[in-house]
Amino acid sequence: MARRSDHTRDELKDIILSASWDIVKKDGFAGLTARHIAKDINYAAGTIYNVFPAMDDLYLAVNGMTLDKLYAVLSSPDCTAHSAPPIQNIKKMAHLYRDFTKTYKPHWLMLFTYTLPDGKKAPEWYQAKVTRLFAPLETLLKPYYTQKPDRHRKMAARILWASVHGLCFLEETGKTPLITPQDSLSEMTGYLIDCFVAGIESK
Amino acid sequence: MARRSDHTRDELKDIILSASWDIVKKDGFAGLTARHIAKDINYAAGTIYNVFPAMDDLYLAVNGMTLDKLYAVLSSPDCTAHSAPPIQNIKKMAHLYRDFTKTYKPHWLMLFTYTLPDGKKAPEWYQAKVTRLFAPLETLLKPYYTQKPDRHRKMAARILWASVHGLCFLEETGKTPLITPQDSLSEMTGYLIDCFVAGIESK
DNA sequence: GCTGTAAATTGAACGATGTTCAAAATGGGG
DNA sequence: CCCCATTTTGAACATCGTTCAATTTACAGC
Repeated sequence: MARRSDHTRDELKDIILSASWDIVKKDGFAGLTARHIAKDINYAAGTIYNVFPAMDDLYLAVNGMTLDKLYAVLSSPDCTAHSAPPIQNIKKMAHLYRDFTKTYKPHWLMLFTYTLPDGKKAPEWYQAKVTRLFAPLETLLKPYYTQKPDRHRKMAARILWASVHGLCFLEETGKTPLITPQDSLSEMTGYLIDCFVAGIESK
Repeated sequence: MARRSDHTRDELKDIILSASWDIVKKDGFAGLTARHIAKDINYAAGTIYNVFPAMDDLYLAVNGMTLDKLYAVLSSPDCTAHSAPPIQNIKKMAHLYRDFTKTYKPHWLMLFTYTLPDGKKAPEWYQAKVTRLFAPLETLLKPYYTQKPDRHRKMAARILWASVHGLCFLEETGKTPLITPQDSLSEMTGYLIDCFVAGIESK
């Protein structure tokens, strides 16, 4: 039996989340059960409910970790170089997103396969993490919107983001290859960005 | 107890699927359980396993129904009018997709929240239903690709499809409004299509 | 150092879930 | 009419999220 003072409540929370992260990596979202976590961290299942009132809260917390990791990737200097042309940075960002979906596939999938029960809304902190994801792309789009309304730039960021995501999601879960060659995805995101950006400039 | 000759095996399959459809509509994917179906159709739970070897097969079958309904919508003459300019038909198709996600929200969500276990591949008939969805949009794009490679047209269809889907998906499950006004989604899909098509023409 | 109290931890229990399968019910052919 | 292949059943099994009384633990006060 685990001792009461083995870990503080915050430490315990970290331990639970860390174990959860590893379980999702190995067995996917389906393998993330209270009893499985408890066994890995040498506690009883009930203890988890002292830290997370329900498993749904834990799921959201794990998704929060994934969103943080994704934000860190999209904020990387790799795709915010001022020397490079903007469109190149945008393509780089799309590539980083695609890489993320492959490197953290189970965690990335869990972001979307877990949905809140019935009519529940996501907590404030979670929504903030989602919204934050658009910021890096909004910045990259600035050069194209010096003479255009800011609202259009925000829209463009969300559109591009959703498009790249949609392509990756269909590739991973559409249960069918999008087009014959294996890595046609980078070709498609490239084509998407080329056309969309050219469309912005021509309007 | 249900009589052995109440329904043929095929009838029973239809009855199970029909009941499943209604359950998903009312309680979402989470409510779709073998015992719930059994109660609604006045059979024992075990009977379902005579028709579907596992619940996963039933889930796929329900998703198949949803894909069929979606295909029927996207094939509607509403967005294939030869008199209208192509871009207007494309916007109409995007609008029809968006309508579908609202009208059949639980079924549409189930398409993506249910993922096959571990490394299993979707059956052939399912993949065919997915691929078929791109065809109507490929047709609408023909006017823009009379002088360009067919491969690009296929890519453009998948890109546009994934983009519109990505926007709808983020709107429904992103757990945060994309942009302040309520129905900014049609504005965003419009902007997406305008820019993307303009980009195609300018290249 | 002892004790009492508040907090942390446990593990059994409850109602679900998907799934299996022996037993029962059924109905058409000999 | 009865036999037997088919269909249907419902109890059983392992597992799930969740609850909660009982136990164990750590520490404050004497």
